[in-house]
This record gives sequence, C-alpha cells and structure tokens, in this order.
Amino acid sequence: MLAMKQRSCALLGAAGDEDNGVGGDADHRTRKANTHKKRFRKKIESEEDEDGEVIARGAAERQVKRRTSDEGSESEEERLCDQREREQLEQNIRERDTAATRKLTEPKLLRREKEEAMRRSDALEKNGLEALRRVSRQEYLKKREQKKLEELRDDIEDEQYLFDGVKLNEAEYLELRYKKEIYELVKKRSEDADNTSEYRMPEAYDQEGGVNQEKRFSVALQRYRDATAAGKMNPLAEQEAWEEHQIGKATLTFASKNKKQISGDHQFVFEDQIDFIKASVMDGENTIDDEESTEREKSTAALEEERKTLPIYPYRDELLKAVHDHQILIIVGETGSGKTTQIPQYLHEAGYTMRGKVGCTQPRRVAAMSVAARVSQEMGVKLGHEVGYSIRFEDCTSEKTLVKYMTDGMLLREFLGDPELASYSVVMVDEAHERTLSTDILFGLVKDIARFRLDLKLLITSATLDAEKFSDYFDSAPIFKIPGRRYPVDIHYTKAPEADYLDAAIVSVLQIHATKPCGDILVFFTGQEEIETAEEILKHRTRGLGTKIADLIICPIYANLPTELQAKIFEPTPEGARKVVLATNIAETSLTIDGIKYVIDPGFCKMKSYNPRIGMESLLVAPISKASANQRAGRSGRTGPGKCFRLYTAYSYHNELEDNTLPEIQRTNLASVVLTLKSLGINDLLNFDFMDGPPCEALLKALELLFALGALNKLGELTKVGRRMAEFPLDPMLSKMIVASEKYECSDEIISIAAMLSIGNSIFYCPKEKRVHAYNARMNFHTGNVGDHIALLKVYNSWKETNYSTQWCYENYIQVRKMKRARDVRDQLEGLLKRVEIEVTSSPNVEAIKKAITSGFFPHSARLQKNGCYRTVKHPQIVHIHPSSGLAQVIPTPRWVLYHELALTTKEYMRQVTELKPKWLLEIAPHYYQLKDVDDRSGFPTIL
DNA sequence: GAGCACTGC
Repeated sequence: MLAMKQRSCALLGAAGDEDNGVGGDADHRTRKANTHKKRFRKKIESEEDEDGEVIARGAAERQVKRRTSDEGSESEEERLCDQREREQLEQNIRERDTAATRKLTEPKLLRREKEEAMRRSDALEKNGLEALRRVSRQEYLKKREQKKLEELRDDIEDEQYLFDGVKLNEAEYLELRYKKEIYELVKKRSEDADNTSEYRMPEAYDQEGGVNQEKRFSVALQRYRDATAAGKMNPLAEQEAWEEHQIGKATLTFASKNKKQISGDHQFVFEDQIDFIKASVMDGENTIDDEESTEREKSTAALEEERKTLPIYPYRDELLKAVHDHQILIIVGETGSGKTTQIPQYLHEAGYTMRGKVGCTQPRRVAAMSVAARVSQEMGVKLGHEVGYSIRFEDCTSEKTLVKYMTDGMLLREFLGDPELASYSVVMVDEAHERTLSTDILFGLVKDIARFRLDLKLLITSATLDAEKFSDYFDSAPIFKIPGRRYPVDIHYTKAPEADYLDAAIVSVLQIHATKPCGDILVFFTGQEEIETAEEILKHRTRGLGTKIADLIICPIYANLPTELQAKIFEPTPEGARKVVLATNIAETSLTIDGIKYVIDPGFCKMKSYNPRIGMESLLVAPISKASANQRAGRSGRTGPGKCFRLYTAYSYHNELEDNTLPEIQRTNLASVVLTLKSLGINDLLNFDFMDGPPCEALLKALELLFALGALNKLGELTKVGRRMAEFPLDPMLSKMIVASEKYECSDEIISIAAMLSIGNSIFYCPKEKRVHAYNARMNFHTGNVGDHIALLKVYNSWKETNYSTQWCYENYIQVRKMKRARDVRDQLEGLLKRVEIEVTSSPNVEAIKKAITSGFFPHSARLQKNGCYRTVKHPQIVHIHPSSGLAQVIPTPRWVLYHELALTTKEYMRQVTELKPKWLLEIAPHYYQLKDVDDRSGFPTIL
C-alpha cells in the first residue's frame, strides 16, 4: 500500500510539492491534483508489476523527490520505510562524496586516463545517436558540468577560494570560476572574430556529397526560381504549387495600380447602413516608399543596396553589440523590418558562425523555405549550402550549413538527438508572439540550456504587445526595439454592437464598394460555411446593380479550398474592378495578400479548446484578442495607408477583448508534449519552467494516458515502449498502435492507417451540388462494414494501386493534396520503423490489424446503450457515431466500438469508428479493463 | 443525416 502511494506520487512528478506555490490558487490546484492522485492510486492498485523496463537514471534525485512528496505520511509502517529510505539516501550521498574526494587525491596521470575514457564514451554516446540507447539530456549536461568542475578543482592548489578578493566556499568558488572561464573563452573568441576582417566563403561543394544531395539542392533552387514565373500551377502537384507560390512572394509583389476612382456621388442607396466612428489611427512607421522590386535576377550589389534600405540596417552595429554583451536578447520588430532575413546574416558576418550554426525557427514551413531562399540569394550562395532550411519531409542543409532556418517543431525534434544543441552558437526563435505549442516548449528548453551553455546566444523576437512578458520570463533579458515599415491604418468602430455580424460584414463591403476609393477589401470570417454563405449573398446583392457600379470580384479563401481556387486571390485586380477577399484566419498570419486597403473585422474566429476531464476537443466560435485584432488591422497597411472597420464597438475592444490569445499549450491535448518532454529526460513536468503552464488537469490526464499505454512506468519514467513511441511524430495513441503492430505482424497496414488518421478528417471532398455522388463514392470503401479505419486503409491502397493517380482521386471525391501528404507521412513512418527496429510486415488478417489498432486506442472504447446511443466505457459519457462514418447506418448497430477521437459540435460525436470485440479489451489492456467493465448490464448479452 | 479555424513534427 505504501509503495503504491510512493509510486503514484512519483508518477505525478512533484504534485506534492505544489503546496509551496503561491496563495489560494495553489491550494486549489493541489486539491485538484489530490483527487487525481486518488483516482490514479486506484488504477495502480489494480496493476501488476510487469513492465519494469526502466531506464535507470537519476535514482537519488527521485528518492529525494519521493521523500519530500511523502511528508506527512501517517502510519508507523510508512515512517519506518521512510527511515530506511533516508538511510539509503544518506549512504548514497556518502559514497558519492568519498568518490569525489578520491578523485581529488588520485594521481593526476591515472585521472587523465579516466577522463580520456570518459570523454570517449561521451563522444560515443553523443555521436552514436542510436535512438534507444540515447543518454538523457540532463544526465549529459550534469556529467559535462561535473567534468568541468573537476578540471577546475585541479587548479586549486592553495585551497584559497578567493574570487575578486571575496572569500567564498568551495561550491560558490567553483561555480564562479566555471562561469568566468567560459565567459573569457567566449569573449576571446568573439574578439578574435571581430579582428578578422575577412571571412572565408567556402567554395561550391560540387564534388562533395552524394548525388541525391546535389539533386535535392538543385530541385530546391529550381523551385525557388520557377516560383517567380507565376501562374503556372501544376495540377499534379497542388501542394508544391501552393508552396511555390508562397516562395514566389519573397520577391514578387502584386499590386493593383492606377485604378479608376469611383465617383463620389452615386445613386445607390442600400437598405441598411452601418455607422462607423473613426476612433484611432494605428501609426505607421518609417513609411519609406521602397517596396521590394519585382525584378527576378539581381546582381549581388543591387541586393546589397537593397539590404541597406531595410529599417533594421541603421541598428546593425548596435544590435551586434547587444548580442555580444548579453546572452539572451528580446528583439521587438514589426513585420517588414527585415529582422528574419537580416539578423542571421549580421551574426554570420560578425563571425558567430565560426563556432557553430546560427539557427532560426519559424512557425510555418513555407516561411522557413522562402526566407532561406531569400537569404541564400542575398548572400550569393547556393540554397542548401551555407544557407539552408529544414522542415518535415525535406532537409535542405548540408554539413557546411552555417545559417539554418527551420520550423520550430523541427528544432524540438533536434533536441532529441542533440540534447544541448552543441552545433549551434546562436538560436533565434522568430515570431515568438504567436506562441505555438512548439515555441512554448522550446522556450523552456532553450532557457534551461542557456544556463549551462554560456557561449550560446539566444534571440527571441516578438511583436510589441508582450515583449515585457518575454523579458520577465528570460530572467529580465534586455529588449531591443526595431521599428517596422508599415503605413498608418485608420481604425473605425461601430456605434452600436451588431447583432448579426455576417450581415453587417456584407453591408459594410457594399458600403465601401460604393463610396470609397479603389483598393481591395479583406473580410475575416470564422469558417468555410460562413464564407460560402457570404459569397452567395454578395453575388445576389451585386447582381441587380448593373454597370453603374464597378465590378466586385469575390474571392473566397480557406485552407481546405482546392489550391487552384486559392491561387485566384493572388491575381492582380483588373482595372476598374474591386476585389473582395473572404478569408478565415488563414489571412491573419499564414498568407499575405497585397493590394488590400480595407479590412473588415467582425471580431470572431474559431478556436480549438480541449476538455481534459472527458478528453474531448471542440471547435468553437470565440471573440478574438486585441493582438489578433491589431494583426488583422495591419493587413490593410502593407502597400499603402489603409482602413480597418471593426464590427464591434470601441468599448468592446477596450473592455471585452483579451489582450492576447490563450496560448495553444493551455488549450490542447498534451499527451504528445508530455511524451516528448519525458524522452528529453524531463521527469518533473509540473515544475517544468513553462512560460504559461498548461492546466494541471491536462498534464495529469496526459500522464495517465501515457501510463495506460505503457509509455511510462509506475514511477513516471519512460519505458522502452515509450522510448520507441517518442520516435514517431504522431499522437501517442497512434505511435502505440504502430509499436504494437510488430506483435501482430501488420506494420505495413498500420502505418498506412496511422498516416491517414494523422492527416485529419478532410480527406473526402464533398461539393454541395454533388453530394449524392460523393456519398456513394465514399461508401464504396465501406463494403462489408469493416469500419472506418480499414476503409481508410482501402482508400490508401486503392490509390497506390492506381499508381497514385490524381484522376482516381477526382473520380472518388478525394482530396489529392491530403493523399499526397498521407504518402509523405507514410514514407516517413516507414523510415522510422527501421530506426526502432520494427520489420515492415504485411498481413491480410483484418482481425490482427484491428487488434493492433486496439492496442493503441483501447482507452477510446464505447458500448451501445438501450436507447441507441453509445457510452464511453472508462469515463462514462454519452456519445454518437458521426454521420460521416461508414458505421453510422449499419444494421445491426455494432455493440462495441473503438473511436479515433471525440469531437463536440452539435452533439458529442465519435469520428473514425471501428467495431470491436470486448474480449480484445481484456486481452490487450488487462491493466485498464476489468471483467466488470466489459460485463454487460445494459440488457444485451455480451459475446466474449 | 452532419460539417471541417490554423499550424507543426
């Protein structure tokens, strides 16, 4: 019983330590944690001691933790055990201490040998990179520091711990010496760098590297060049075309010029008008009119000149000095200041790349690619050589890469192989204000590393609003401000709140169209449905206006829109016409449309939120934040002064909107985050230094799930299974499914299913006018009521059989783009299978495949109720089969089902459902289900 | 008989 309690405490990280928190909030959180502990303990009591595959490390640390978290234990038995443990701990400490003193007295020669051996094994471990034998990051760092301290100890011979004339104890003295030494080293190196006036530019590497590498570079470069020859969208490569287009924008600007001014006196009177009040002007800064030229090929000299016109240029030396003087720097710069392209170049020119790479993270793939392409052009080198980028499915870097752009998730993955980012001298986290999940985790990790690696420079760039917060988080790091280049934007609010924002938005569009001078309009909506409705109404209303009014070109844009149609928004507006772009949040950050002069902002967006208690995600319409509203407004001031019409009152803006959008980490399922952190050796998650910690309940839920999946043992440590799971960039349940497929010898099928599941639920395309056809096509894959998982497998395999035919996709109402992505994911998973030593085996046995799925998704089981609904087994909750499922209309209704996810829309729906035999639950997850769970009390006889 | 903001590994 006692052991049980200790286990649960350790598993929960430092839940017990929480009482040291601040005020009543901590109390509340502790109480919550305690109820979870109780629940957890119950679960653990039903456990057997079978999966003891622990990667032993930090044992003493754990003991300390267990001791502290168990304070206040009641029984005599517990106290005795506690006593024993304390003795053990003290024994450990004694041993360690004597070992340390022994080291000090041993002859130097012997010690050198030992150190050499240690160094070699360090190097081995570091370079070995063998996933399963990876050394934990913390252990590695500790060892490294220890070694350094020992070296310092050698130097102290007179036993006088004087540092700058102050007498210190040994520990303090060593620490200071350690820090000072590294500081001196860094200073010397950078001084050396400063004194060198010339930097050797490596030659082209044409002879080096494999053929593939070479081919890849040229393809990447070609892509970049081709992108500027816009308009040629290859229907066979939608995704690529889309990305090409995005890259093209790095050098191209589309602007509508010289449009005819619409005469001020017009005879149209719309039924309703909205009164706007101009309330404020968002100031423009540095409004120099030198937009990037549209010329494609430019001499290096011309590019060099262009670089000098960027707003950041006058701050170059000041910035470099700040970087030199401070380890961590917060940089505030508006879009257009050139920070993303210039800072890494400045750092390179200042010699920082001589002792490691300059890494720069971006939240989006396209941004990483296009910026890298731009910078390589500016530096006059081949993309992929000195300047490269690294995104999922595409690593365009080489050994010679000095400046590396990458997605933030990619850097996170790099942590797994390189626990202290040894190959980097500077890490720049760009667009930090967006607070993506990966960025938030990176913050914690880089902050930690910076404490050990004093030679590592850290740059965090953010928008103005929360710079202070970043500074506070990074130990009061100095803030460096760079002005952006933006035109002023007039902000207008409505006089009174609008009841129907959709209607109000349409009225405003017409109002602007009829009364304001030329310039395109951008309207923000929440989703596809709204956009389609708005499009219809607008078309209807403009139809009757005849030729008295200029043409209104309506362009919808949302992520699920087929790419050919998306390209339409980038076409220049014909003379005399006006373009109105109806967009989702995609236009807020992900893509930039030039020529926009008016923005209409209804103030809403769809936001995902997660309920950890029942494990359900929901997508709800919610008011945007002030930061978001300003971002939207700024979209109108890119090519000239703009106007933003907000469909809410100034009062609402100031008093009702939040300052910032809730960071993603606080509203998402954390299972995969927790697995990643655990595999980085971070065991104490509740005390991990998050900038904004996620809800305690969500963390506990994630731990609970990972424990059930066998990824964590009872002490909350990563097991071998967990270590293998962490290799896959997927949700842990999908990863578990893959790991389990080894046992059922169907890994080939399972990775196809995992790939299909991971790309989401928009594989089937369903145009309104062809609904019946689309439905029939979809149902073809469901013959035999095999369930949605197997149906997805059928879709993938059929596509493969047609040699990945685009035509086949059109015929079957399937989105080619998504299928291509699934193929990429599948290829990646196949590669990773080798890494975790799972053979690719194919099995025709459907039951085996379903069992493998069950191994990952057993917590997601539901049983039929008398009334035809389903109820989830473990955390009782009434749910329904989603109508898009192949099992939605099957008769007889399956009694037991397994679902991929729960989603709250109009009802609580299960998406992607497969029939299940209850005996599998007992067979596969005996630790999770007991007989009474699958024993039927609902009136149906259970078939076991 | 419903519906799917947006990213990322």
